[in-house]
Amino acid sequence: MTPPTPLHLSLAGQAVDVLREQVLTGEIPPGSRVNEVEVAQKLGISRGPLREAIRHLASEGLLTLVPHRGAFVPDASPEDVRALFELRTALECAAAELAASRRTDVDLVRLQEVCAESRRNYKAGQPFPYRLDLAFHRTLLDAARSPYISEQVQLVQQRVVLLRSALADDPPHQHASMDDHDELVRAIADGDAAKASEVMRRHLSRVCAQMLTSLTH
Amino acid sequence: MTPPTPLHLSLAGQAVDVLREQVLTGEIPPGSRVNEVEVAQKLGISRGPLREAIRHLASEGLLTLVPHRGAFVPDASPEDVRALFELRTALECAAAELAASRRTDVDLVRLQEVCAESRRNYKAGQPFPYRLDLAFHRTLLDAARSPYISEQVQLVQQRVVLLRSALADDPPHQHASMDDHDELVRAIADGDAAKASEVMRRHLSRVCAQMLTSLTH
DNA sequence: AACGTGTCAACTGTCGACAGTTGGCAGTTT
DNA sequence: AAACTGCCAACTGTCGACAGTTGACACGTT
Repeated sequence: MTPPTPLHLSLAGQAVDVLREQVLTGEIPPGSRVNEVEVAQKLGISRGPLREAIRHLASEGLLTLVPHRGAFVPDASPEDVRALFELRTALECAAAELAASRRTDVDLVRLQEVCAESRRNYKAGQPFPYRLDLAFHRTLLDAARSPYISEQVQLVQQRVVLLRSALADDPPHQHASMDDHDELVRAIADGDAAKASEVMRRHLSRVCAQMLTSLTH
Repeated sequence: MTPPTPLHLSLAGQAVDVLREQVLTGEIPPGSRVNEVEVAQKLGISRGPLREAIRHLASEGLLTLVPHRGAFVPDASPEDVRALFELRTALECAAAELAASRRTDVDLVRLQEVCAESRRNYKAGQPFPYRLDLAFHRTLLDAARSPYISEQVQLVQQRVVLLRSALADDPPHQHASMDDHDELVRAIADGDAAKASEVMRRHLSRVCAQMLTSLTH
């Protein structure tokens, strides 16, 4: 049975997890407002912890606060997407460089395994799931061994997820992404930091362009 | 003529400003704990808004939260400094590249003015104030015109300020920094993104090394 | 009909109080 | 003396209620 009070995670922490999920999945659609009393009742907690959770998500960029008006799920303009990808590119190119110069054999195996799984899924007729794309970028981050960069990339990727509309189902794009990933792994395997950075930049440039086109349709 | 935002900032917002100042100036020393009731009384507010302020500063990296124990001002290990500068380097090198490719004549004038003021101060026997260093990096950020990158750099610089111990008063270092800044401005003026990035990387590498030595003494 | 004004419900901002947890201290045991 | 045990004060986590602000609607005016 559940103890009178949750022992492991604070109510605010739980609320953060639940709300983040609802925002990222679109269950709370972009542009909509988060009503404090309503959501607090729905989660079975009071407004105090919920407010802290809302502030936390706002600091992650998943909500925007308007004084005396509340919290809103941001909907992105093309300009936002471009600016956000400039940040993502800066971070992930650096991560690719660091990964190329620091990677161990274990890192390489992991990266190759993720790429191989993507290929298997693709050849089996299944679409390249976004899950595997995230897994690849995360594995690369681990290989970079730069905790602050990793932390920031995760936050940026969350915001990208918030924006991605119909990115998932474009086969040519998926194929190109997998090729990029393979090339990236080769550069990292060679310890070629400059090339790793360049391939990452090209990859993200393509992804950004893809998002922009699928955003305007 | 009242702007859409009220003249009154929320108590939580005010608390954020006061606390940030106190943390950055060392008035609340690293390693110490922030007592909620005590600080709330001192600020003349209740614990609710103060808690939100504390959470906000924690999201900026100026405080670390320990469940059921409270908020602490973090004190940095050399490893932290290195990792933090990896993040700063990634962001500011990208900003330097963007600034080189996007800078206008107005941007150039502003950058040169900051450099000139630094020289004047220095030749007048005054030390190169940290204030002017911040101003230079901020002006460069404005020239990059990438809002998300700028935002993140500001946050990282705050954390660097939190760590800087006796960085200020080393004349050789100051001189080298001013030279770096001048060279950076030249690269930006030439629109040479690759060189701007490289100079920035070297500059931050030197600053990081300086901080590490002054940290262990 | 369009425009300005007064009123109001809904919601956020804030507060004081209660409940649960933590680390330390005194007392006891070996 | 060292280690274990039980208690306690201090603090954080949480809650319900009050106060101030906002946006909208209805009403009256031109």
